[in-house]
Amino acid sequence: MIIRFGYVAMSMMMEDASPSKTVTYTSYKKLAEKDPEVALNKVRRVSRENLHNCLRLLRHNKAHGVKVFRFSSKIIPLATHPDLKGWDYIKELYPQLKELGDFIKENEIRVTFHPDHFTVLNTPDEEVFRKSLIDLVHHARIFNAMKLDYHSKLVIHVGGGYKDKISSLERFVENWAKVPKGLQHRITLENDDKTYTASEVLYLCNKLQLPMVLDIHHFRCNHDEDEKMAEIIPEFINTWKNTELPPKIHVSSPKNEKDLKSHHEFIDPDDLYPFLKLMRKHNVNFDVMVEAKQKDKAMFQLVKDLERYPNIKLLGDSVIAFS
DNA sequence: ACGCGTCAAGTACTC
DNA sequence: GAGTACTTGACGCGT
Repeated sequence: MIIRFGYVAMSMMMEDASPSKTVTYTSYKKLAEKDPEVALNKVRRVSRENLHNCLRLLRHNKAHGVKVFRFSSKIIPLATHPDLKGWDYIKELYPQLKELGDFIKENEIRVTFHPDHFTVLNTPDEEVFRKSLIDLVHHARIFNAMKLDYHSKLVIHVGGGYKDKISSLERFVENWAKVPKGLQHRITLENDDKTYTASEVLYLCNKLQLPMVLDIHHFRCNHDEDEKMAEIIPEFINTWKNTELPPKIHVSSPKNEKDLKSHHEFIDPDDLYPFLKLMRKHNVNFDVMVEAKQKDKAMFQLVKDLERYPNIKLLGDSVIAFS
């Protein structure tokens, strides 16, 4: 069983390599009042810097054999803001996006986006739904410009509970029909830490034929009494069977005893190892996205720590074999 | 150079 | 209905 590890968006090992520098709307507006072109030029400059830093991060990944990576959703500041409508950032930034895509394909890196919590497909509010689609299209267009196919996914949550999870799950199904096909093929659903459990996400994934990202930390924070990880696993694996992609999980450790939901700096290997043992029964390769404040440092540390555990062999800085 | 309040977006919760 | 917390890296103003 081969397990590959990845990290989220930025490196704690590289200096001045942020891929998520931004221009606040407030400061954009202030500049735009004087000269709209100056304001947009600032957004352009920051975007180019972010993309450049993404390439540096990918090279860093290559040097360490990292095959799993999540892009920051903030690489192009204010991209979907109404005031910047008409700015064709895809066209302008195409050379850089293409270069990133080429690098990703050349080195066979699995990349994702995780659009943030303003993207809510099960909302009853048409306007919120409309804006959610705009945000998803934005992310998908970046992958399209990179010439990355449906193997590059957008990971999202189900959305709000609205005091009635049953009908809100059904509203997800109804709204799903209004999501363009080109987007549908990009989307995977993840269980969250306070509303939708792994079983509920599985219900949607099975019904709509989408792959599921299993967050084992969220599972711990938020699961029903009768929900057992051992029973979730085969179903979760099954959602990936037609995708040609290894199943993917997210792992993190709680910040402290009082604050279980927030992420710790590093990962306690004991938060992952029992899961690895459960996965062994199914003998399937899979990917692990490490979600920790120390990002890549935490990921490399976790891999090193796992070496001391039984049946684990390191195949690199970020890949292990478990027998 | 440093610290601290603030940030476009949604939802949940309190009062 | 209004206000605040959630979560997060980074902005940006004041010192």
